[in-house]
Order: sequence, then structure tokens, then C-alpha cells
Amino acid sequence: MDNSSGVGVLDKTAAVLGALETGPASLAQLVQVTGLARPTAHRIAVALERHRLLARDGQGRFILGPRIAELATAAGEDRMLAVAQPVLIALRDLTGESAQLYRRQADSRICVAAAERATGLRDTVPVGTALPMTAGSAAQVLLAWEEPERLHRGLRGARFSAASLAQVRRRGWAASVAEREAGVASVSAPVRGQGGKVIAAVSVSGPIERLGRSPGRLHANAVVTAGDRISAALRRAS
Amino acid sequence: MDNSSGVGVLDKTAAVLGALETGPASLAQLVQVTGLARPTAHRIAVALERHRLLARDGQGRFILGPRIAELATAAGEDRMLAVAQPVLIALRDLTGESAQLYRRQADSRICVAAAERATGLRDTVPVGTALPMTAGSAAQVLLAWEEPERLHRGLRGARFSAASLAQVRRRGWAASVAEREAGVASVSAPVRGQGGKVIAAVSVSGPIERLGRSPGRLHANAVVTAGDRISAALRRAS
DNA sequence: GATTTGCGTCTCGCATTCCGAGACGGCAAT
DNA sequence: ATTGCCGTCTCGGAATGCGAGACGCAAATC
Repeated sequence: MDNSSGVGVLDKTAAVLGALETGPASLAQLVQVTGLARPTAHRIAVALERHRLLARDGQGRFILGPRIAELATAAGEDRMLAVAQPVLIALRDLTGESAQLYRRQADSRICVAAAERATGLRDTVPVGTALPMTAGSAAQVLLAWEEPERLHRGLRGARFSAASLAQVRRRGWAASVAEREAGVASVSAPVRGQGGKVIAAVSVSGPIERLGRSPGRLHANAVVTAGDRISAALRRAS
Repeated sequence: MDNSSGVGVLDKTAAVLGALETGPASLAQLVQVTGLARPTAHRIAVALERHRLLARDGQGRFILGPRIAELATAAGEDRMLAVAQPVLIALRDLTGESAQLYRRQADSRICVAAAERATGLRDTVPVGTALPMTAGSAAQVLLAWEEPERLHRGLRGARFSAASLAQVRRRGWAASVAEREAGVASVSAPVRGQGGKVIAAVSVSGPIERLGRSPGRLHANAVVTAGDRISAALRRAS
């Protein structure tokens, strides 16, 4: 099958990147593997280096550059948000509460996606908000499945205990009442990546007036199901 | 600063990739963000799509493509090997035994790098070899810091116990004698990635005749130091 | 130590490639 | 029904990129 895209420089570029997928290569090796003329391979490799898509190792050989990882991180983030957004909207509509997705970032959790209840009394967490790992049901979920040392380190200053995290693992979800903020209750469940690691937490949150002092009783099923659907969709997308 | 690389098509390509780093974009948005003429932006985007560096989302917008993740995975693997190889060589020379680096892959551990003792009685594990997770000091290290559920699942069929994994966590290294193979002893220590997660195990292995029935006594310090050096170098490289 | 070979890098004349104005069809907005 | 904007395509022309050849350097060979 013809591998030509109609833009010759990009066809040559793809060949160069492909050649470096197997490991570092000298210019001579690039020439051999890609079949390009030496000045051509040199010019394209140096131009890619200039844009940080390639770099050189300690022996002057070409390697894939740091920009590749930057773009891959951006691409991964996009994929998760694309998958999660319709699930959050469905969760909001099903439960009648605002829904969010949180990821851990050092000692904080970041709201990376949200579907807000449109009217009336509601909990608003704007996308981008950083919240602490010491309070809230999402913090419990992001911490509960860590290896024991990191779990215990994470409990310092937390408003929940190791015992409640054990309960989270057993039930598969966490609930909180007036932990992060007075008058707000929430329920969270894990989103798991490849290999089952917890990579995010999906939540609904709202006023205690509506959710009561046992918010899990109302909404745990819906939240766990939402987490399962996001997890399954991410596995399918890989 | 002039961002020109000397290959105009690659300059335009870098602009397109950069525009998509923030999220999906229609052709019109690409034109706006990059300043390219519409047919130019279209031709380059479609050519990148052809090489899987871009793709389209459900609404026809351009997004970063699957090839980005493939190249990033290859680049990450390269970096770890580049960092580990001199450390394995130094470990081999210091201990006089063969040294290896293992990564976990489902129910196996793969030897991804090795520095072999050149002469005499020696343990040879060729790069690429898949070994079981049920025996050997590297298996203990790759399992010891898992979250409890995955740790217990991993103990099924293993020739070591939860108690010995607790000892591994306490000491920071594992030793095995005649576990994977009669006559072979080994010592392993963790390699940790960003955030401290165990991502690989560094090992020395050799005959029981030389290493004795307490191989950790001889070589644990050197192996733990090697693991720390690889971990530190990976953190610096990011 | 001298010579040869192969490397990475650079130049520049030329031909091909890429550019972008304009056209087209489709669809959403008015 | 009309208008405006979108994505896609064509094609003449000019600018870009190509690659043969040259150069300097270092490693390999004799």
C-alpha cells in the first residue's frame, strides 16, 4: 500500500520518526533505514531537533525528543475528557446533582471536568479548581487504593481515617458530609486505567438538604456505574 | 526568537501540532491559530492524519493521533534503558555478578537490560526474556509495593509469602536462593518513577557457590544504591 | 606514523514540490 | 429563500527542498 500522504516532507518525516521508534540512530543509520539521501535525512532530522521532536543522545545519535512526551500527555488528557464528559452529563441528569471528575496532583485534587446542575441550590466546582487531599469523598477515593506507605502518608491532616478508607475499598465508593465545605455532601467512585490502577475519581455533590447525611444511600450506585463506564471506555480507546 | 528550522513544511507542522496541544480544533480554528492559509492547513492536517499523527474526533475536529502515544512509549523506554545501562555495568563490575533490569508485564517480568559477567560461572538472562512473577527476588520487589488487593492476588502460586514481602518493604530489597532456578541466587531492589511508584527492579544474580545462602548480606547495599541512582537519574531526565 | 575510509555538515543549481487564490458543494444561520 | 461560512479540491507559478558534490575531521587500517 502506498504510504504517500501528498506532502513529501511529511512522508520523509514519518519515516525518520519511525526509524527512531526502535532506539537511537546515527545519521548514517537513519540514511540506511529510511532510504533518504544523506543531506535530506540530515536536514529533516536537524529541523525536527529544532522543534524538539528529536534530540541527540550523549554520543550524538538522534533520539525521539521531549516534545513527543508533551504532545502525548496532552493527547491522553484529551481522550479522558472526551470519554468522561457525556458520562458526567448523564450522571448529572440521572441524579439531579452537579457531577465532577477529579485527578490527583501531588497534595491536591484538580477538577478536570464538570457537569453542573443548571438551576436552584447546587455545588459549583469550576474546571481547574484545586482542592485539598485532606477532605471530601473524592480525596478518599484517590487515596484508598494507594500502597500502604503512601496511603498512611496521605492520612496526615486528613479528616478521615484508615478505617474509613478500608470501608471505601470494601464498598467501592466514598461519601462525605460537610467535610470540604459546610452544607455540602458528596459521593465519589474510582475511575481505573489499564491494569486497574485508580487514575481519577468521579463525583456528585450538592447540598445536605437534598443529599441527606447518608448521600451514598441515594447515589452510590449511579456514581459507581459512571466510574465503571468511564473506565471501560478508556480501556476500549487504547 | 525566530522559530524557523529551515524546512518550511516542518515549521508549519509544528505549528499545527502545537495548536492541537490545547484540545480538538476544527480546520477553521487551525487556520486562525496557526495563521496558515486554509488549503495549506488542510493539506498538512490531512497528511498528518494519513500518518496517524493526527486523527478526527466524533465531530470531525482534528485531534492528536495515536502515533503520538506510540512514539512517546518508545521514547520513554529508550530513556530508561539509556539511564540504566551504565548503572548496570558499574553494578556488575562492583559485585562481580551479572546485573539485570526487570519490568513487570501482566503475570511476567521482562528483562529489559542486562550487563553480564564475562567469564566463569555466571547467570545469563538474555534481554527480552520473560520470567514468572511467582519466584525470584525481582518478582518480590515488583510485587511488594502494590496495593494490598493486587499484592494478595499476586501471591497466588508464589514461592514467597506476604510476610516476606513485608520484610522486602522494610529492608528495601529482596533476596532469593534457588527460587527461579536451582543453584542460582539473586538480590533485587526497586527503581522508582515520578511520585515514588515502583516501575522496575534492578538485580544481580549468580551461583549459590559465590553468593551463599544470604546473598543480601554481600550485595544488598550495592543493589539498593544502583536502584536509587537509576531512580534519581529518571527524575532528573523529566 | 601515514594513509584510507566513513562520518556529519554544508553549498548551491535545478527541478519538483508546495503554496494559496479561487471555485465548488453542503450546511447552518438568518 | 438567501446568505455566510465551512471543508475540500484544482492548478499555475514560484519558492522550497532536493541531492550531487565538496569539505573537514576522526576513526580505522596498514
